[in-house]
Amino acid sequence: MVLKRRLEYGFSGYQIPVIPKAPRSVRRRGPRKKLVDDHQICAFELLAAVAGKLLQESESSASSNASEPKDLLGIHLDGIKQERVEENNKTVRSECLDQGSCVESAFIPELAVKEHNSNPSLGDLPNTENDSFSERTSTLLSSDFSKKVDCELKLGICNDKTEGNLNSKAEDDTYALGDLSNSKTGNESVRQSEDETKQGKDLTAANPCSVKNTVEKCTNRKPLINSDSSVQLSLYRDPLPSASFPKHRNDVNLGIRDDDDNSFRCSKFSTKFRAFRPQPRNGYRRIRKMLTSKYWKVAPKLRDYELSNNNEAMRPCFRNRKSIHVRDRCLREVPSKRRRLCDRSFVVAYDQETSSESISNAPEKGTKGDNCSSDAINKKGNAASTSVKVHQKSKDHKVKLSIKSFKIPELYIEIPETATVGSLKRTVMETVTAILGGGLRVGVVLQGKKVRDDNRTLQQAGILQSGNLDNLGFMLEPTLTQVPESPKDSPHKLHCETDQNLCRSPASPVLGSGLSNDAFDSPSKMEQLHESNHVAIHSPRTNTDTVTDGEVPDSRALVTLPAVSAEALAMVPVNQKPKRCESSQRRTRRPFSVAEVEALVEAVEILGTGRWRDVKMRAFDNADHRTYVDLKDKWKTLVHTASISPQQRRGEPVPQELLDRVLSAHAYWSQHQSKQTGKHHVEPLKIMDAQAD
DNA sequence: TTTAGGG
DNA sequence: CCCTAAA
Repeated sequence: MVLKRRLEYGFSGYQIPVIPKAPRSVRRRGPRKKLVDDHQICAFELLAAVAGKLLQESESSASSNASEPKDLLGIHLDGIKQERVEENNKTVRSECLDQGSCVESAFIPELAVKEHNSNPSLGDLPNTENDSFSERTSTLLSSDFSKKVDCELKLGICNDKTEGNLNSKAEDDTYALGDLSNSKTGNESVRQSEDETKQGKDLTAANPCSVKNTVEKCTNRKPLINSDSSVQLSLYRDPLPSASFPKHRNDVNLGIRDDDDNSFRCSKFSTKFRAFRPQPRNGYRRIRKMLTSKYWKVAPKLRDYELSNNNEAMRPCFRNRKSIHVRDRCLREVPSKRRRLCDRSFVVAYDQETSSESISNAPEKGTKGDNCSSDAINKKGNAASTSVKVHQKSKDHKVKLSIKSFKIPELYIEIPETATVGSLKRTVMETVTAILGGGLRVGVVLQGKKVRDDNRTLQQAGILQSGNLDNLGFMLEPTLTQVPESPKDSPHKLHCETDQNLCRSPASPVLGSGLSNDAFDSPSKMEQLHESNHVAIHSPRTNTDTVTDGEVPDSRALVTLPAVSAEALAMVPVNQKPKRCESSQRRTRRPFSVAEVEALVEAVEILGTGRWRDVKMRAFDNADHRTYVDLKDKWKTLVHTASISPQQRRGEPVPQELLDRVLSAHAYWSQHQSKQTGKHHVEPLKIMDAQAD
């Protein structure tokens, strides 16, 4: 009976799958990563609302006339609403859902920020010599947008030729994002399926030069330069400084959540990060599935809605603007992370995917204005919060930036299985609105560090056209808001969850089915990262009352996020591993004494490596605190120690004599396949010593 | 539980 | 030391 189980293995008739006996490390790699990914839940990016808001603000501050924000809002929402209707019959592609991936992002129109000499950037578009231009611009923008939606193409191109086509094309989902920088390709349309490829190629191909040219071209015409950048709504961490522009383009967001400054004590994290960081381009093909969403409405670009307001023709473009972006990351990871939904609760995770945003700087030559309209970057103005006002003094240098998208931070929502879908939706909604509702502000991150001094000039801050704008990023930070639940009332949470949060995932706020500030209960950590970033996710309760079915009470949310958006999220079950809450305190360190080392060495000499249990029994049988694993580890370190120069050794010095024995024993046993289940164990090293020579 | 390795 | 995949 007892043998039954064993038999399966040992029985000759049974073919045991041959598992390549590769080093464990190798064998493990895969699974390991999977684990890592588990925590990296795909998320959906941005809330158009956020962008909208910025746009709005930007608008109001930029244009002198200053339309009432409200008006803008109204328009905006209107558009959205209509859009929704229009889109309603579109099929939503939900492959991603099927795969368990999640909608990770929704892109919003890009916000182009440009400083113009004496002209308010915005104001200057529509006017003067180019009425046609403004049209063109809008067209381009729109198209650009749609492109963006499709492939997150990073470059905005001003191409005369494309103008007409784009316009009509904008309606197509299969829209060509082809070679925009090539004036000849305006007509081509590429099937969406080709997008990735295309994109990759084009972008890749688009060497800096071409881009540059294009940009310059644009510049001359006074339009905007769209560069690559995205803004993230970041709650926890600074974005990873992005790499160089060309590389970034399509996947800036590698889900890196760490930041140079923040090292979590949990080693897992680093692992995680590492796992992600590299992933990039190569294998990183973006398989985006657009959920042509009827779910998402994105805030139109400022100019766009300006236009759409008086020009119906613009609508088409507008329409492509909303989409949900699914990153391949989801696709890649999800499969492996697929977990049975057996846990008691699952979590809806929005991955905050820190996007490393990059803002490329377009080489700017054409423009120069001496006049200083100082606000080089002026978006987001009003709000109570931060206003990033940057004054640029240099006459010749301008910093051109465009913000591409904002992302929503990662959110974890915990909700009982028994909850209804509806409530799930609501919960998500609430969570999101809680964040948005709290108000947002923009944070500027340069080289991974936040630039806090609002009064510094861009120059002073190091944001120079000539500098690495690649490393410039923006993020939306929730302004500090009320924390409904003071930490005090969640004592228990502080114990376990905090720990969990820290260890399990870099950022895993847990919205308890009801409450939710856990997310921030590890301020120590978080704050290090974003001091100013406290986010308060209102406890749903607080919010819920006001927020009911998908309604966003707070006008600050420019976009009504249909609760339904939750559907687009991947529900990734999070296995609640309470794990080491209180229990797993790291054992106290107990350095091996020389005597112990000696005993160990001797035992190993005789037994060989690979028989740690025996070693343990033989030499440490009564040392309860030394497990065979410990012994093994110690041996490992001994071998290492022995192989390094004495100067590099630390701790209580081990007699060289012992170390020598360690080395020889190690050499011997590694050569003699020590373990060998075999009968009489291989002769002890001692004997060997002689033989060896 | 042990081993074997990586973190 | 810890954590885990494998055995």
